[in-house]
Amino acid sequence: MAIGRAERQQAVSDHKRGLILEAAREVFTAEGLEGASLRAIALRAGYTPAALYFHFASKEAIYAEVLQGSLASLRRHVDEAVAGALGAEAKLRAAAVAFFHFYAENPRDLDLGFYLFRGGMKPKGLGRERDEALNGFLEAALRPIADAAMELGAPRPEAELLMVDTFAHATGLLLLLHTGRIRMFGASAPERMQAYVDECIGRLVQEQG
Amino acid sequence: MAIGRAERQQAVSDHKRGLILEAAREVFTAEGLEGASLRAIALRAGYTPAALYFHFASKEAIYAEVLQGSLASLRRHVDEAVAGALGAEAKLRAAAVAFFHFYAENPRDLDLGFYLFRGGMKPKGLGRERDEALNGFLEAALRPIADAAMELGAPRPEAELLMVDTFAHATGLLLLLHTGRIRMFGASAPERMQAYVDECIGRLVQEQG
Amino acid sequence: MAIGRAERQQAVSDHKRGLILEAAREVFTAEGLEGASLRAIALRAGYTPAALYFHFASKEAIYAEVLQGSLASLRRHVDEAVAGALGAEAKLRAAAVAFFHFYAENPRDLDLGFYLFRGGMKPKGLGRERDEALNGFLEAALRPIADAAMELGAPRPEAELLMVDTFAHATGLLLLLHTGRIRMFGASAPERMQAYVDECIGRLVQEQG
Amino acid sequence: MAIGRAERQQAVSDHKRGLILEAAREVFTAEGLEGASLRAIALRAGYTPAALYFHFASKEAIYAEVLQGSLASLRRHVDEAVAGALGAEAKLRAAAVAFFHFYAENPRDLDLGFYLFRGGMKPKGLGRERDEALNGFLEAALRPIADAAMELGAPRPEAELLMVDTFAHATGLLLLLHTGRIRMFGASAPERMQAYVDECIGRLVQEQG
DNA sequence: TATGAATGAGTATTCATTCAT
DNA sequence: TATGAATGAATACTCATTCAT
Repeated sequence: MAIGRAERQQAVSDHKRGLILEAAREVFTAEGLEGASLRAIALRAGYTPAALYFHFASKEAIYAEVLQGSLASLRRHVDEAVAGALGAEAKLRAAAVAFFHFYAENPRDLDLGFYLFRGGMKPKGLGRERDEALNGFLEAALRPIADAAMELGAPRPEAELLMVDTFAHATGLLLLLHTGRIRMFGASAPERMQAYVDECIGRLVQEQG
Repeated sequence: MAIGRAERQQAVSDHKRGLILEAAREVFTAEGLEGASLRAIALRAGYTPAALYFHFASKEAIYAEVLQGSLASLRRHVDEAVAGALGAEAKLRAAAVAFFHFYAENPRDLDLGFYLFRGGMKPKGLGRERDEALNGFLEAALRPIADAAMELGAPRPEAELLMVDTFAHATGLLLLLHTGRIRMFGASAPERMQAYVDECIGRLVQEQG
Repeated sequence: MAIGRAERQQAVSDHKRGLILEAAREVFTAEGLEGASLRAIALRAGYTPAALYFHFASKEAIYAEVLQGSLASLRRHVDEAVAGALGAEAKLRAAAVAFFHFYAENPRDLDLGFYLFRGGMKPKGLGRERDEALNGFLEAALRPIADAAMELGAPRPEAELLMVDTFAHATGLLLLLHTGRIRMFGASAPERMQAYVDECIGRLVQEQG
Repeated sequence: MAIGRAERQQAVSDHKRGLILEAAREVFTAEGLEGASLRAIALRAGYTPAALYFHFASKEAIYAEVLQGSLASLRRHVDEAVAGALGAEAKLRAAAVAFFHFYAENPRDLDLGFYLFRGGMKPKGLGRERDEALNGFLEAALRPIADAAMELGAPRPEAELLMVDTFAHATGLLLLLHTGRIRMFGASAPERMQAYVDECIGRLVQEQG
């Protein structure tokens, strides 16, 4: 079945966008967020800086799309972990640990998230629409935690709080991990995460049992 | 009693330093850490950029002093809270909540701390000496938590882990708070902090009792 | 015959480069080498400083090209003089005098060369490649002296020493000339150069004869 | 015999000037001419930059005095060499070689001389008076060459030209030496200087003999 | 005589962005 | 769609010098 010219052009255009985003990811990973200039991204993508403006409105827009990809990856990572787990307890554990693990292994993705959700961004942030989309991705990545908690018998509000708490705890540990602060106290981030999850599950089971 | 010329000059000099640091704080607050330029700080302080170099060796030195002041405030805040609490349990609660509260009320101080602890700084940070001093301040602000836990009967290693966990949890919640993420989930950061501390204390008491 | 777009663009680009280099020459001439700032060059060329970075990688790169042009001129000057001379003796005389004459007439070109050959340049100079190229130009400009000496019967090693000696003598005289020191002693630089060359030729002829 | 207050003050002042000049020399030697800032000189001398302005009118004035000292050293060096030589021929040789040797061993002194006698200096140079003084020193350092030539029988005008020629030749060789250019041609500066002097003496002796 | 404080002009280079082609 | 060229604002920092004290 033949495709029209418009579709073909669209496909080509999408492909190019993808290549630029990939280049951006690489630059972020290699140089960190501060060191990632538009120029560097363009160069790595085989373009002139000016050319990127045909594909993205601004440097910040590129950041935003890279973040979107990052969050999509996170979500996939969590979903796969949950899918491979048997039983509600295992699922909760898997989801929480997968979330932690993703950022523990990919420090730059953590940077990305911080930078964008903070004031790092231009005046008005990313625009409402994109902001909501990003929030959706993030929530979707965390949702399995609440789901599993409900499966374990927690009422919805409590399950959601547990989700938020786990998010917070993981985030805090990740920060301590990536800044070397946790080493300073002689602790291990993954162990602390495990312990926290055990705590939560123990509490849940006890409450419901 | 009259004071000598040297003392007076020293006092004047210190005062000016203080004004510059205050200006720096303001600029950091207004523009964010990345956007804070020496020029901006100088301008706000009513100086030429070059003039700052008489009072501080570099931009990083200014930052270091501002951060040091912030951490000193934090520590004071925690110490005062602990001093006003009766009983080990109350002390633990007071210390943890005071830590959280300080940064909840002063979001920019959180920024200040992050920036140092991330790679934002020049290769080797601010120099070993200052770095260690800053770490010392931070640890001192957290230490009361471990102390109280030990008073409640926890062995030292466990007490230190509790301190780290509390630090992480508070940090995570603060991040969620300041990035608006916690609102998105319909939760309240102070409440979650309270709940976490209750949890910890409950566990401790049960274990020891 | 029509020329392509690419060629035309290249030609335009080359022309602009040339204008910038010309401006740079002028600034070097007017302000001296030390005082020549990128800003000044850009201004004289009718550009913003940043614009120069599109055409040249750095200030040193500009300097390198200006110097290269200078040495190329020198070489051309010498070659033409030699080409117009009949007989080995005349050639030697022509080459030596042309070398001297070029720098006597273009004092700033002498500056240009000195600056490179002193420590004025960044640690490693202009990069090995360019450095060798420049040395090549210089040697090529002096080579005709040795060649002529050999034609007059001098063995190669002796001819090369004569070349070096002539280079040194000319350089010394030029320095005295441009610093006004020679006037102080009531002598004339061109005359001294002539006399030196006569001396050399006399010696050579006597030896071989 | 008691000295007056004025004399004592003068002596103290002179001593301080001397210390500053010594510091300046050291900085020049260590950092080169470009790297020698007033600040650096003041620091090494144990003063504040501002303090130097009580002893010298400007940075350039310091340069000038250091140069004066350098030329005085040169003269002393040459005089001593000549004083130790027996016979006119030996004296000529000694004077020429001593001149060369002084600058071969003290490259920074050569820098100093160049910088000051060129346009490196502020608009109007050093002022007539100082300029003449410096010229006097230089001439005095070279004079023994002419004197010896006259002792060998050369008429004064010829002797003076020989002095100038030797000055030029030495200067040229020194430049080639300190810029590494002479190595590029596989020659040795001291050897070439010796050869040049031999040449001159040979010629003189032959003419007069 | 000396200092501490301050200035204003200066440095090369980088950045995201724009626009004619 | 892409480029080459250009901009203007920004960066931290250094310099010689001045001046009140």
